[in-house]
Amino acid sequence: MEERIERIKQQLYAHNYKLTPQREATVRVILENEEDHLSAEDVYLLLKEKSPEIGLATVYRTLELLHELKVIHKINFGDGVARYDLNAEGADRFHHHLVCVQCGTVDEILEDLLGDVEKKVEKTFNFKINDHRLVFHGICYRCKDEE
Amino acid sequence: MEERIERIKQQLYAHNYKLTPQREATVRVILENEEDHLSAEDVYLLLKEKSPEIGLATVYRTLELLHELKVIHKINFGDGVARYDLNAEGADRFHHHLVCVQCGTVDEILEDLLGDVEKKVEKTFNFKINDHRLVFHGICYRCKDEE
DNA sequence: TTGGTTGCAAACTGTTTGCAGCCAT
DNA sequence: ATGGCTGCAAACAGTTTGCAACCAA
Repeated sequence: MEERIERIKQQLYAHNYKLTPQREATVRVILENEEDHLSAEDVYLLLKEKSPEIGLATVYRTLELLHELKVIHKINFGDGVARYDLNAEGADRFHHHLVCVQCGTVDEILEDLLGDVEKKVEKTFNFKINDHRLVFHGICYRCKDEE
Repeated sequence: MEERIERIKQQLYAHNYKLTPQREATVRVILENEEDHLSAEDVYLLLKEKSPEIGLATVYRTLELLHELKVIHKINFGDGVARYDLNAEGADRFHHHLVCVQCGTVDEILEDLLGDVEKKVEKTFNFKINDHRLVFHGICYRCKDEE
């Protein structure tokens, strides 16, 4: 936890940004809810519990900043709300997601399944891939078992 | 063209909806711009050229309707705007996209590259896949060749 | 004459921006 | 005292909704 914050602090400083108390609080909320897919509003509400004076605009600005520095990824599951997701440290590709159309749960696939597919795409389409977004829609194991 | 409209008409009728002049005009705009990824606003502006009296709300309602009937797919490339895309007739999976981070062009991959990956995911995660979204971000062949 | 459909305007939601004040350097 | 950062409120963009009018069955 503390080491991860320290590392993010370095990334900020490397780009002449500071780790202000508001930014640190935001980062902590994201780290503490790593398995969730929080929207800016979600982060804001969680933050308010401990730092009631923080403004929503600051949250948006911080998330945008962290996104620019590639500390977090921005993803949209189709409900019109931007969500933010930490990627594994050192991973050069974003992980995949399983969205259950029944209960709405979003699970993660941390293993990269697209290595071969990307090779084929780069070759066939002469396209240099930087990153990808892969989301599966379907029925999760919980909902399946319930039936 | 006409056969495709006829088929969409059937799908509407099958669900007790009508193919009104506004709906037909909307469908035509989408068919005529099949290779593009139009937003509701884009469709609206194209429609206005030939049917100036149409309302934006009707366009939204029609697109939503076509989306429900799975005639068109809704996709968001990260700019916060919903875009609509026809899928190949008979295809049970949505096609893939290549988004150029330099010029913004969106190209399509019509071939389904995820057959094996899906099998693996269904087995490993006990997840019944209905559909997927796969987008690659990178540099397109046009921008690469320009350098 | 009933119920689906439409156009308009207003409402709503998520996000961005202008600005005055604040704080660390 | 300079420049980055913040909170607030207002602005903004995309989308949805309420409603009266319309029109085909």
